[in-house]
Amino acid sequence: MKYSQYFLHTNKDAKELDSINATLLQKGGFIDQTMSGVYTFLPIGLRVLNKIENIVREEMDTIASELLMPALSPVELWETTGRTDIDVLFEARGANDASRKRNDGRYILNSTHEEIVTPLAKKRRLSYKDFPFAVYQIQTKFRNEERAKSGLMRGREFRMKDLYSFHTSEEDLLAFYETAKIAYMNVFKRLGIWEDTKITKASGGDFTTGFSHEFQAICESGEDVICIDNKTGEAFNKEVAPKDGDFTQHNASEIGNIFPLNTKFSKAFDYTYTNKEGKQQIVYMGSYGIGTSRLMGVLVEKFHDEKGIIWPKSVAPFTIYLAGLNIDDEEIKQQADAAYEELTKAGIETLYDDRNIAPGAKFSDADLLGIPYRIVVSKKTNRQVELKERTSPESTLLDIAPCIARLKQ
RNA sequence: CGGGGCGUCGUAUACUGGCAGUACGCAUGGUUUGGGACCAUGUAGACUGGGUUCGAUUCCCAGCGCCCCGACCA
Repeated sequence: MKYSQYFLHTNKDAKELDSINATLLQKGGFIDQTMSGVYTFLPIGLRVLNKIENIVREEMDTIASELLMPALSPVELWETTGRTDIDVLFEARGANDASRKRNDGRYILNSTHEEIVTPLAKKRRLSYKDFPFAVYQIQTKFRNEERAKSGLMRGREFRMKDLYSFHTSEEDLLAFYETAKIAYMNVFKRLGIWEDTKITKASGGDFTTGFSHEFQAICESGEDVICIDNKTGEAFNKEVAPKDGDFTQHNASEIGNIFPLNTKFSKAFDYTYTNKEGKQQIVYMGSYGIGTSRLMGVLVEKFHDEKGIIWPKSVAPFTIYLAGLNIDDEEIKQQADAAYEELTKAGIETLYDDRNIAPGAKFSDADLLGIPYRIVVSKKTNRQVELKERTSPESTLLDIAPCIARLKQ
């Protein structure tokens, strides 16, 4: 991608905001705030979000089938479970009188999809032979937070992967629950944050009277406080931590959660299956979330320095920031163009800074945007290129072919 | 949802009851070119509604919006 043709504009003078992720993502032109807690993902930001979501997708595909449910649903489904009183729920209706005459319906902008997926499953999975099964989606969710804050970490509209599993027994549900934990671990390993992520015991909240588990990334600007038992290493959400005990407290951000719903939603929708003996039995369910846009914020919180973001290679928007210095020199431009062509041909995602601006401006954009490698072509590189890692102060001078070979390793 | 603050060019910020200024950006021309260069010229702004006043961007009221602290966070 050529910078000159890309819808990208960095702004080093953007205001410092309440959190590192909000500040750096806005300075780097990854996101733009549309209203409180609601953001546009600009092209370079969408590349990162898509990469995060594709990693989540690949891991979830090993345990469930992807589908896509609607963002809008009829209020009746929510009345069935009695969850219309959740105070973060957005309600929608026709915007003018004419449409109200046409349809006086009320709708919910879904904050989660138990109310959609349970009747859906009931329509076509009615025999014990159909169980167990699991479906998931990656979708935009709405939650009317009374106070949105910290950039992508607490929005009113956000991206989430939500997975639902269906079982004929509690034992089978709990076995799947453990499988889901492993899939989650694989996601967070690939994002480079597993070491700092704790599986944390928490209350089931509105979903269940029992327990649930949260995946909490230890993170200074996190909203939650978790307590880690100094003896056993077990982690608890502060709300359920035993009063006595030897705990270390950490701020953390909830990047995933898993709930054994048991029969709460199947009972509400009267979802039963026929067993071998021809009898109707209640279905057991679990639900499992990962906040993908929040993860993007958490990654910035964890991986940055004073110059900008340092994206993990697995989610970086581009692999290479190619900077041609003094690019109004025809010879330099030709060499930089050629390098861009070679990199692209080799399948290496490259952001080619072909703007005629001062070298320092290019370097600081490369650092701010957090692209893992920088390649410089200039008078000094003398027909070769200079390769530098974002995290290293040193650079190496080499020909473009060995440079590409090294990047492809 | 309680408490507080703020709405000024695209962005960041000043000043002001009487022609609204600066920097960045953007545009044009020229000079530059290895860590956000320089000169010149230009571009562009008072959230909305009401009130007070000869006159309101400034003071008052309401609405809307944004931010911060706390509460909340399926």
